[in-house]
Amino acid sequence: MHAGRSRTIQLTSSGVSPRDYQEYAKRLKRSELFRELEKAQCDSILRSGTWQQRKAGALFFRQGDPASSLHLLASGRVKVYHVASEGHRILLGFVAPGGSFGYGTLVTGAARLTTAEAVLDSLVVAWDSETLARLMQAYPLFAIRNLVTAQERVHLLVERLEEFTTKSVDHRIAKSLVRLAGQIGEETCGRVIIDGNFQLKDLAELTGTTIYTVSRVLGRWRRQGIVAKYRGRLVLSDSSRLQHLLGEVAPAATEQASAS
Amino acid sequence: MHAGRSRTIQLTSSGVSPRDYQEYAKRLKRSELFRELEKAQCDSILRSGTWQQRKAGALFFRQGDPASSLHLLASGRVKVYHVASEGHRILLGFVAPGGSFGYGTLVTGAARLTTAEAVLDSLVVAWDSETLARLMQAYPLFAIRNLVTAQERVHLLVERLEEFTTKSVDHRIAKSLVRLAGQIGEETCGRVIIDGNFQLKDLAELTGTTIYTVSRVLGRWRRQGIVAKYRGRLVLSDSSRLQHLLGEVAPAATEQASAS
DNA sequence: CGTGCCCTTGAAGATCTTCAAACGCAGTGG
DNA sequence: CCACTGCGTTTGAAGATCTTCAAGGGCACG
Repeated sequence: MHAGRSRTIQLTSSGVSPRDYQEYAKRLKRSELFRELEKAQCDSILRSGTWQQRKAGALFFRQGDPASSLHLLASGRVKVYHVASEGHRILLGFVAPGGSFGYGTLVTGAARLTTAEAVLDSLVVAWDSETLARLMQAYPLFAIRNLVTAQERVHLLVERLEEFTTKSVDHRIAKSLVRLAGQIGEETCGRVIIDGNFQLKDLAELTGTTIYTVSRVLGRWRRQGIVAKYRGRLVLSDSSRLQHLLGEVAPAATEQASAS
Repeated sequence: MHAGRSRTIQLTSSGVSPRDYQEYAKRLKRSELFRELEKAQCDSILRSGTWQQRKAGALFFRQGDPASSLHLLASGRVKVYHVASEGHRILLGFVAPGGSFGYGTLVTGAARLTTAEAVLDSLVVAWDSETLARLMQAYPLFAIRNLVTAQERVHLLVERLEEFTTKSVDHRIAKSLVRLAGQIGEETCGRVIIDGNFQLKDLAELTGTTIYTVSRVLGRWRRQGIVAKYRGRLVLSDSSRLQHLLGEVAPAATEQASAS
């Protein structure tokens, strides 16, 4: 009853040349997880991990699985979501290259809270619990970096909790768009494009509402020239106006609004 | 405009005898933050912290302050909340002895996301950022313990986000009561008492609703013999029925219900 | 040209908030 | 002893917001 999109998990473990790994490793060392770490330590940590690939649509892990590894995204895009008891899905966010996911690994015996699905073809470095614990003991700064990212996650969650509690759907959608723009958007000529088969469903799951409501809100904004959408691609044409929505509550236009 | 309860911060730093500290230290070593750590390490870590006291109603820190210390509660009770832009308050939870609060300390330059207020007269051990970083480098296991508690915090937040998104107010209130019972409740003869000047406002801020709605829901449950409330004290007389509410959505009784 | 998927739109209705008012109880001061 | 005040709680009524259900539209793909 909750969409049987049970694609097989792909564990292709080759197909990337050593030269590419070098290139990825170089970029990963600049990721948040490695900031302030010495080059030698980064190398050692990266060498202790294993590379994993997933095709778009495949899963890295599924909610309920034993939480046994931490993942650092080298390329592609991953979405992380939680499924509530009645099948309702809550999108926690998208991970861009350099971002990590799959925390909860160090709580012994813990089950995964979320499902991580590749949205685009993706490549990650993964560490299992034992290796991770060993690395953190060897390089305490690495543990601290992990702690910092965990705290940022907490920050984001508190922010969202605040939005769900006190803000209107309009506000939440606007805020989500601004966040998405920063995470996975591409800016060109003042416009931001959010790409990668992006659907209303994603926005609904991010903001805790329905695709019907999202459709109505985006429809209103489209008529006002703030956003445009076509086939899995969303364009923010006027992000200043979006920011504006975040400042003032501005109930105003009930629906039939829109000049011209 | 958001209640000027700006009591002065008390920084009483004595009034507790060394013998008491010994006793508290002994109990703190069994807290989650110190699990699996050797006794000598615990001692060293505890000695690096400073003891702080607050009277009921006083603050340990305020949202917006620079986040400069981690706190471990030795005795008393602390509530942690976030205030949204319009003054709306979101209660993140209560901390019981052995619990810690005031994360976000290691993100350099970060501001406090929350306010921590003593609900009862409280005593804590606190570590500032530099000391904390030094301790974590000296005792990597301590860093890992911190990471684990951060992950548990994430877990709780995701759970609450799920509730806010998909569950009814009834469900959220029931769940909050069950959580509170576990955290700060005292069980006697099958009943659980939640004490300490507990008000409807707290429940409203925990569940993201209004005191009016909370009053109506609790009123219904009172008529059904599930809860009782008198002057800052809440009694859960039938927690099996509460658990039951969490299992089934059970819309049923719209308001005028309640037999005899 | 049909089928499937995603999006849109309308209408009805549930849930929860808001505002206003009253109640109960404790502490205070006459 | 009693009225007064303050705070927390209760209750009613009106109404906003968002969901749900049902149906239709547009576009790609086979």
